[in-house]
Amino acid sequence: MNPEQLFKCLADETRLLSTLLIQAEGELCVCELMEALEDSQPKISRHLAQLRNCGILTDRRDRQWVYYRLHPQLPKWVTDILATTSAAQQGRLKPCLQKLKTMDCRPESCA
Amino acid sequence: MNPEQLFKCLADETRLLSTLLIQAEGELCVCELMEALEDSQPKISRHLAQLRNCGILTDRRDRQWVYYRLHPQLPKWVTDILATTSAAQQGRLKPCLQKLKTMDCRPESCA
DNA sequence: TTTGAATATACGGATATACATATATTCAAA
DNA sequence: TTTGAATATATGTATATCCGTATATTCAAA
Repeated sequence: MNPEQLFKCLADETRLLSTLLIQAEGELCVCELMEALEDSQPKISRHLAQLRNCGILTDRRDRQWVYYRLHPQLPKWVTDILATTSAAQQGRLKPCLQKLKTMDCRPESCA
Repeated sequence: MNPEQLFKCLADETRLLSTLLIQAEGELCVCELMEALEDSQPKISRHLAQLRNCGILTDRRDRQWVYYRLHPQLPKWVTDILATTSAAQQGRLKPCLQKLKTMDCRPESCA
């Protein structure tokens, strides 16, 4: 992973916010991100696939849900950049995280 | 300046290395970057213009040379990201800086 | 005021990217 | 074993990006 690759991934709003929300929450599935970002399922899924292919995220399937989390072996400079970016974007992240909290039925809590 | 804009700027090799070299050297003109990156004049100039338009760089003209430097009012999260990236890319920057040092005739030193 | 060096920009073509829509896949419950 | 929910992928289209080439601009020296 070189900086150009990382920055290309983070240069798109959907991918940036998905990454930062996942970083904040530890793990999120596609339907949670659809809710948090108010975006379509194919759009979210496509961008998550790209983040996984670049090595930024990994996924695991649990029943019918696929959970995405940060790749556990990210280099420190990558996690540092994510942390710095997250701190600078708290204002944009907060309402998204709020939407997660008020979701009718999140997979983990009501499956 | 939001992170998507910054990351889009840094997602291109020419713009990334130009920015990091300018950060390392304080100030560089187009012809120095042409030498350091072994790239054409229009290519360097075009990418520097984009970095200036995004607010990452500013320029000043001195005689026939135009010098670019980091914009003096960059937010801290931006300079933090540049510093982190630079530290992670020392291996790629070193040979470029070396080419600068061995340039026949750098504007500042032989005008 | 002409010439040349340094830089900027315009233009056209090739490639990449993002999106909406439609369809496929995977899984669990009925 | 059919159905529906969650997710993934394929396809076509529109737009953005990047590059090389050519040309314009700016400045200083002759």
